[in-house]
Amino acid sequence: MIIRINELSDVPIYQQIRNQIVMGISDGSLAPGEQLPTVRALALEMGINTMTVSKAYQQLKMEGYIMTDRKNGARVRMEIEKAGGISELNKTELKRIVSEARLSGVSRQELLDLVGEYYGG
Amino acid sequence: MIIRINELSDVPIYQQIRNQIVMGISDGSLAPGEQLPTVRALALEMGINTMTVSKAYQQLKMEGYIMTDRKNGARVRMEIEKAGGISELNKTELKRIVSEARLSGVSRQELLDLVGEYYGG
Amino acid sequence: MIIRINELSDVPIYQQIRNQIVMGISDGSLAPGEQLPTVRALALEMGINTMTVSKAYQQLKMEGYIMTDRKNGARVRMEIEKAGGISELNKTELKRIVSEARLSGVSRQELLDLVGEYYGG
Amino acid sequence: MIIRINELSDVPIYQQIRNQIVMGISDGSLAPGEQLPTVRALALEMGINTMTVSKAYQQLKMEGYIMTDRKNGARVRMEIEKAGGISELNKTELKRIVSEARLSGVSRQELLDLVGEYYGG
DNA sequence: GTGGTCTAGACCACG
DNA sequence: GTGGTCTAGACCACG
Repeated sequence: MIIRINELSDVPIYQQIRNQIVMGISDGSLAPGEQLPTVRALALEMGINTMTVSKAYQQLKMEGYIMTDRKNGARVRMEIEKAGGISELNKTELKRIVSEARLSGVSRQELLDLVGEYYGG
Repeated sequence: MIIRINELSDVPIYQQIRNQIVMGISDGSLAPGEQLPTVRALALEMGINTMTVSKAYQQLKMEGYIMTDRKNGARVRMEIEKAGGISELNKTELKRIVSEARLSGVSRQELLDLVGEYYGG
Repeated sequence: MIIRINELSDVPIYQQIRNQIVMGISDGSLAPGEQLPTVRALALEMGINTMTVSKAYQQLKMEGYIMTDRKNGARVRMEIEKAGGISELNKTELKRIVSEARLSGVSRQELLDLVGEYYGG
Repeated sequence: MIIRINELSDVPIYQQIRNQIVMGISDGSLAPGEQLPTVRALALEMGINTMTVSKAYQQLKMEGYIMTDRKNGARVRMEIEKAGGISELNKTELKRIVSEARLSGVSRQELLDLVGEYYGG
């Protein structure tokens, strides 16, 4: 599991970390129960401040994706609670992306194929 | 074409305006060549700063969605240049949304149906 | 609305701020739509760092109690979404407090009276 | 008397143990004079460090809930001294919980019923 | 002027 | 050794 920061992006670093870990959990590159790098290790590896990594972990914890304890560090939760739907914010964002894709000349089928590919097997 | 600002969202107001106009163009509620309200009128109607509306229009112009001239104000472009694909930023964002939806328990079919619905007829 | 920090408490400062604002909203000393002090003003007044206040506000925002925007600062939300029940964490904590009160010789009626008083008119 | 650790909770393990023993004493599942498992046994059974259990026992002893002697290990005290009231810390915490419950839409009666249920017969 | 982000550096309790 | 908290100080985009 390699985390890459896009320095040109407007997305804050801690959010990028959070997003990549969520994607890692979703696509299976981070297994349930798997240990995440420690806050310090990840900060050192990425050349950023520990506070920034900590912020990412705290958000992941609050969202129910990971758990932390002082003995074992951070681990992917065994059972992630399913919210049961797409959040309103994500729906709005999805709608925007679909609109832009459509105006860019992306066909319905191309878009569905891409989403299917991202969803995975 | 009514523009609604979500006060709870972290997305800046000028971006929300820009996004809703793009979505309006995509779903046909804003026709090619159609005139947009003046910066001043829209700002007044929404109770926001003219700078904010202006920023949205400038971005839309830069992206090729609208054109402005001194006589007629801002209008939707007749022919929007098709970029031919989804931008890298939107791909990253789409991947994130798909991952979160998947972890929330949304099935592949539900997601594809939603995307299809947003894409429209 | 005066916020007082208990320096002896184990509860982190940002949590104490968050708790007192929630209690203020609940008992009406903070009205819906009312403006909160700016992050800087509150930090200065309390003699603490802006980051600490910011953390409190961000948690309140995430929990749906307040909203922030760059023009108006932070304000109490007009309509706070009702979760519809007591959280599991609060239930556990409530159970603990009731147990300790009982062992301290507090009668059922005394406890109910106190809870009723806190609940307010 | 089974002690369960909530891994998701921010409450330290030693505190969780302490809390559950207090609740056990309060609801009668631990009788006055009843023997507690040894530090070693409980630590082994729960798969945690003996230091952690020891810390919980020390606090319970200091608070007057249990007594220890070298021969018999730890036992629930026969007569727990009644403090005669709710501690300031617990009052603050209770107020917070009541406020949050109220804002979550929990009615006065529902809350009183819950407290009554926790208080027991 | 506002909240949001980030750093460098420190200290703390838990285990 | 771990995550969590806090400070002092800086810079940024939004409006």
